[in-house]
Amino acid sequence: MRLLLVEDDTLLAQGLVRSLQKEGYSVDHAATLAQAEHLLSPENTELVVLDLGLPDGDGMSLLRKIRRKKWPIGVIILTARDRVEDKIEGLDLGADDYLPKPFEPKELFARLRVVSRRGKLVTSSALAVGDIEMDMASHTVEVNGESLNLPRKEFMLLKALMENVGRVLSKEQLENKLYQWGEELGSNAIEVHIHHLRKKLPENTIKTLRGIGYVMGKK
Amino acid sequence: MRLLLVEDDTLLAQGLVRSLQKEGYSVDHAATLAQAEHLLSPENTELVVLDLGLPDGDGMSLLRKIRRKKWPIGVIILTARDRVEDKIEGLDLGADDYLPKPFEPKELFARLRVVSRRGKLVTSSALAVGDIEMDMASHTVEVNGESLNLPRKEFMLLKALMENVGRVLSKEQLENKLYQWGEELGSNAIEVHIHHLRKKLPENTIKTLRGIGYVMGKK
DNA sequence: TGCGAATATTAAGTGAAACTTAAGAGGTAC
DNA sequence: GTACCTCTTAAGTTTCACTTAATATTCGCA
Repeated sequence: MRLLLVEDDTLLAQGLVRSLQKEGYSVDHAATLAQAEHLLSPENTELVVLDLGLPDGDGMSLLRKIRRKKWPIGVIILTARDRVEDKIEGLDLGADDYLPKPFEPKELFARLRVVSRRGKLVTSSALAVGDIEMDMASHTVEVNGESLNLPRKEFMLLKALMENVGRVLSKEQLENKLYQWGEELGSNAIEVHIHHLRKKLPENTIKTLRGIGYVMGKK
Repeated sequence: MRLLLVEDDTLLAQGLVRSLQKEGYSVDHAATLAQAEHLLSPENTELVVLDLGLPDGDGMSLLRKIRRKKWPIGVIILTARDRVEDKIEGLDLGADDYLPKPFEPKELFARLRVVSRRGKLVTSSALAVGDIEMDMASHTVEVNGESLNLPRKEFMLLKALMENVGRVLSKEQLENKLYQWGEELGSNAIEVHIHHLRKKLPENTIKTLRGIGYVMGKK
């Protein structure tokens, strides 16, 4: 479920991107109309949150394009509170909803939910290496049809390795993936997690390169 | 295209009737719930503009009835700005839109156009996962043929989980589904509701992923 | 072959997350 | 008004993921 946020106010956009991600959306962000056109992908984009006041043109044209091409994309318009005319034009052009600025993020989420309820496109991102399949949505890992329930850190670790099949990841790199760059690890936590993972996975799934790091084999 | 306006504020109603007629609608006007029930005609009425605060009962019951009977009628709810709960419940019962009072007539017209453009209206349907069956319209849940009467919040929670079978929902996501932008939860309400739900459902229906969220199993 | 460093293995301890329970506020129906 | 239902809070308890630390093992290199 991909969402395109078109908003030129950098500060606002940053905050929104973060909280939208927390809500489970994969978010693309465009600050200009040109960028938006570029990032918009009819197959993958499911929702567009569209600010109208853009530096390089009127956001409405993007909406018009989406509707003309009949792409199955939900569009929510953001407008300043007083531009009633815009709202109406927007709704008539086929926006699914609009939201006057300023708004509560929660309200945006609620409206997004209403809009996407119609489309109901289910995309669960999955990752597979050899006999190991990982499903982000359900947070499960399947090995030869048997499903494992991995704790958070182990899941992240395995994900990092699977996303980098055939590439060696140093312990430092792995640490950075698992921990916010807030806390220092004073111990061998990574090694312990690797150990736990190995007990649950087929043999030789994770190889050690002494002094270098860990890899998952390509085949 | 027949439109039923349910609004007890006579002054407001008169104004609306006139301007809606100018917009090209045939308008029926009901000032009470009883009148509304009487005027509502499944074959002819296409849109209902529904004020919730009525002298002789809750307008929501009308909406519920329309959805339960699966009549193809679009419903837009009017509410005072502060009755947030109403809006949410309304949308969950299948209202197509709501409009906070006070509003611009132009805005109502725009939304009416959006709703009637959709034509085939979203009728809330049934949902089944494993032995659990949920009927949105009548707000009931059946487990192995036995029917449960779930309180509103528990129902919503279960609905959220059932609509996302196999997908993990964080507590944050669930909170947003249940509470929208009205209230901040300062507590463990979600956990408590989950607890109550589990006592009523078959074992292992809802799984906990520590630090991540909750899932309902796919199989 | 033997030594040191890197990694593996265990087991225990800690803290945070989730569970459980119960009390009380607010609403509704009778 | 009273009784009931629902929801939120809060406190106490339990559970479990994660870290830590202590010990064992392996590996590379002389």
